[in-house]
Amino acid sequence: MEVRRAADLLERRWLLSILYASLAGAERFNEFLQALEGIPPGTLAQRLRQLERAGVLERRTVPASPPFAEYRLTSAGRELAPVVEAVQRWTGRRAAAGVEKGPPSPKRPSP
Amino acid sequence: MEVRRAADLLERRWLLSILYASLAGAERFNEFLQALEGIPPGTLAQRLRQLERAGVLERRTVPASPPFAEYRLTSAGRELAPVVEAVQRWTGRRAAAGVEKGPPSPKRPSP
DNA sequence: GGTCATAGGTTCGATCTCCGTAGTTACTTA
DNA sequence: TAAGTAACTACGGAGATCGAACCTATGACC
Repeated sequence: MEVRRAADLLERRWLLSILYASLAGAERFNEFLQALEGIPPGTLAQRLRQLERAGVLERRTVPASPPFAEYRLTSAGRELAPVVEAVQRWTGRRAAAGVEKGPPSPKRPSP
Repeated sequence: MEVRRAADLLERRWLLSILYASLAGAERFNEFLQALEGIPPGTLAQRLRQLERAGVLERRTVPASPPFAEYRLTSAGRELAPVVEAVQRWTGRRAAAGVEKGPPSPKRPSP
């Protein structure tokens, strides 16, 4: 069951959104912070570090004034695009099918 | 950013493995328990309920002796197959590329 | 020299989630 | 009566995530 090797990385809050934002062009800490409305900065910092350690993102400091950090996808990171796209297609199809929030409570009879 | 609609469901521990097991044919509580070596039963029960509420799995009690429960993918659930497969392909490619556990610590110079 | 603004974080306590182990209920078979 | 099977639930503790505030460094402005 090979998916389990990805669990520690992917099964974490905000991770899909971070990948999506990154694939969509976000590169700087504050860009992620805005794109992911609501993420606590501590969590974002932790995720970016985890993705960096996993070889998905690459961090570099740009020596401008003031200097800033840039997070870019590595080739391994870009290979995650199909995952994100598959999730997008799924949610897209569900939204189209009218599943918004509360699914009509699939009653389960008590034994 | 449509992926966020899937976050509450997918960004949870064991979820990818549960989907994988289900796509691979697991149907009963104890089958999942064995396929997902190490999952606490409480967590499994919670996930199965979440997936049921999300309309991904369908639970029915089979009136045998003793009666047992059966969890099967709905059509919406089967449409998650591309997600699981994309993750599988990614981990497969990484394993082939030799990324096993500890990536060689991408040194980050202190400012 | 003092104050702002910008960028990229860190720190802290509270809360939520997850873990490991044990126990429960209902039925059946020996 | 005892043991087995199936599907869970209960519980205390560990770990992950949260919101809000704070910190450091640089340069621009006054």
